[in-house]
Amino acid sequence: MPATLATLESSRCPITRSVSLLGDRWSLLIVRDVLGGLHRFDELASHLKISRAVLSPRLAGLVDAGILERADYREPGARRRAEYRLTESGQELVPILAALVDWGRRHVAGSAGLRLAHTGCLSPVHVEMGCAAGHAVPNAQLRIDVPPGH
Amino acid sequence: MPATLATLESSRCPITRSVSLLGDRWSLLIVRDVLGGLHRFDELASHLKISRAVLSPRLAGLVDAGILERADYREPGARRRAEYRLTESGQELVPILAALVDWGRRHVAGSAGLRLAHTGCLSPVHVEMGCAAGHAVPNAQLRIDVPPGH
DNA sequence: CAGTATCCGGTGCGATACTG
DNA sequence: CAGTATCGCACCGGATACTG
Repeated sequence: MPATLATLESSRCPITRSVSLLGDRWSLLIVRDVLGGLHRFDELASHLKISRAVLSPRLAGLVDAGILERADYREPGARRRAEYRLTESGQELVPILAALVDWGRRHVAGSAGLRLAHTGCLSPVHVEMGCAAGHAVPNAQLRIDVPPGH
Repeated sequence: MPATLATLESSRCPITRSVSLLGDRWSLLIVRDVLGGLHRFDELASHLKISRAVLSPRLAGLVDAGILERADYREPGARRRAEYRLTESGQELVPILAALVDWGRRHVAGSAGLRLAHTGCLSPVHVEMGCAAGHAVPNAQLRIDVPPGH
């Protein structure tokens, strides 16, 4: 039998924590677009077709969570610009996006409209699980395991 | 035209599609608990500390999305029970959960309370990205092409 | 360009109570 | 055990208008 009740109970569960930060309708889409090269407020608003009144607090939340960072840029002679960039923590969301892409392409009809590629060779990218002993881990061989001590 | 839920669901971006199915505060936690061995309505309600009036439509949505399946069974002499199990499609959400665990453990304070292990050797599990040419793909070497309008 | 302010309707969610 | 019914509030998110 897999994990026990007491196991899953903990609010220190990293899934709970991650979902509470990222589990809404916009955050991961914003990350996707920033990763895809959109860095400015109005670019994001118009590409996502999201109201600016909604985008603003979303960006603030992601900055607050340490996923994005905001920088004002002023090129000589030009006006001020604000830029949103992924922090290192934000950059490490990439496997989550890749896993969502993998799943969506396989299990949701009509979702073939986005490609992930390796910058080195332009081949398509997929996600795998592996264990510390070097084995590939298929979905059915994963178990939720809780260290002793709650 | 602004984005409604309907237009999000008709998007061809697999991230958008996946997020529109899974991107709320409960769905992935329900999947985690079912994966962890909880299969009955009241078990899930009390463990997740979610109102039954909220759980009920959530489960229906996951069943509708083909992620869970519901089965009534009646052991001889016992009363009826309803069980929720992961479909094959639901099983394949595992890499998404694993990626969320990886990220949460590294970037969200106080989220060390859950671990993933390989059933074969009990070693910790992590996610990796690979390309079709067989290369390991680090986060910085992923290129994402976001088509306009999605 | 990068936001805020205001209004307002829809929905998420908890609490409580009731049903088969 | 497995739900449904109802209430009420908080928050999400769209439209529009305004600011530096």
